[in-house]
Amino acid sequence: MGDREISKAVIKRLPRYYRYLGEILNNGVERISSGELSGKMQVTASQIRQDLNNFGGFGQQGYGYNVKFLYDEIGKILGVNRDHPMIIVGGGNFGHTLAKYDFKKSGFVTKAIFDVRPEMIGEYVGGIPVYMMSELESYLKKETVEIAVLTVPKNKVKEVADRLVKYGIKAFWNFAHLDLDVPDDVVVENVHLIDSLMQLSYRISDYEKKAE
Amino acid sequence: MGDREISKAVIKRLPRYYRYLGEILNNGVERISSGELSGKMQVTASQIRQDLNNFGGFGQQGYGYNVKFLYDEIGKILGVNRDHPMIIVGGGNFGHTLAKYDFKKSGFVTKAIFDVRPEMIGEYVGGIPVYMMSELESYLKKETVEIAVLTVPKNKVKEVADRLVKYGIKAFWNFAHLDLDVPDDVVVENVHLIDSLMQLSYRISDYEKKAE
DNA sequence: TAGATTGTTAATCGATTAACAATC
DNA sequence: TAGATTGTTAATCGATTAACAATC
Repeated sequence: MGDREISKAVIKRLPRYYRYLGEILNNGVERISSGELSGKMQVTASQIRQDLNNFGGFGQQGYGYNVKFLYDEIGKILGVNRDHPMIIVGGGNFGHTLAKYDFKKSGFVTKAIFDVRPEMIGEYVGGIPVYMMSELESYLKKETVEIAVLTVPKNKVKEVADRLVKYGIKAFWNFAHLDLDVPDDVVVENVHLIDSLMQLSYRISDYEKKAE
Repeated sequence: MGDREISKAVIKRLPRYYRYLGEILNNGVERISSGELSGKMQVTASQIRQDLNNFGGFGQQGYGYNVKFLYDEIGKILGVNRDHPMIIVGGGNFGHTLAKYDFKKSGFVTKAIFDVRPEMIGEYVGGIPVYMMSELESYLKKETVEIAVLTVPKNKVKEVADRLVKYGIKAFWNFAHLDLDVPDDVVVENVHLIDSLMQLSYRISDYEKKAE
């Protein structure tokens, strides 16, 4: 199991399958065929079956897929069946907003926020305590943290990420607009909002061009 | 020109080229070859040349690319050489944070925030005025708006998006965790934070599996 | 001119779609 | 059993990489 390398394109589609299956499950539907699911999502039935068969045969010939079972299995593949303790590093606007955001139902639990500003000591944001950056190492020595969310200013990110790697962090959710340089066993997921906006902007112009 | 359809994969790489070229330009570098750029980014020289030649011959044999020129050209392709007036619809946490975020240098200018809560009337967030949702139509009749940022609660998105489409909005930057259903001439760029986290979570588990 | 490096064509690789035998 | 639908193999399509002639 898990021998073949799963392509990035497949991984990217999994959360979307998971979301649709969750909704279908909520609607009380018990089973679904790749054909029906294909109708609801913008994906061919063939692709759905191929994607799922990367991880195992979750369906049954002549029947389709049991929605609850498939939902749970994809949940396991994505790792949302267990908790992922997170810390938010950088307590500015974005850090604040993410702290208040509810990722708990997907298993992502924010444990602490770290910032440099002394006036934030003892504060709570969305029920989550704020600590000083100087406490980072001692905190990570006694607490288990899986993911570090990087919301520090761009010019501080490199230094902060290096420290976190040194303290044993293996996963970053990076909101800074730069590419992190980390060891091979550390994973980075980037959220580059400006890139996203630029793609939108391209598509606006592109459309206008075609319409002319 | 602009006959062939440009693939999504190419578009996705453009903002990254733009960012690297901006940095290289800031470092006072005048020219760069695809080989050198390839070394700095995680992209083959061949891919760089292929990508760029989708839009025209920006380089010169034996010389390479003029950094400033290439930077500006990619800027034009992405449409960041001109202003894109935006409104933020939904003045909650996320709306607030985006309002304070500085997208102006890339040409994305937030003009107004819309919310349903009467207590927000007359407020300013990051210097941007808050209006009531009931004023949406009259506002859009007198102001030019290119992009609507959707930060309203998930259960309101469909209704809000439909209204905005009716009032002539052709581009959405959607932060709600659902797929918008819009006419063909309307473009949607999604920011699905939970999907991003799930991909990270998959890669964490995946790595652990391999390490065993 | 010689050297460098593009623009572009050809080759390879990977991902998506189609088809169908297996089987519930 | 007959019908449905999967799992999987084969065919197609598209994207990436390699190669090289064109040319600055």
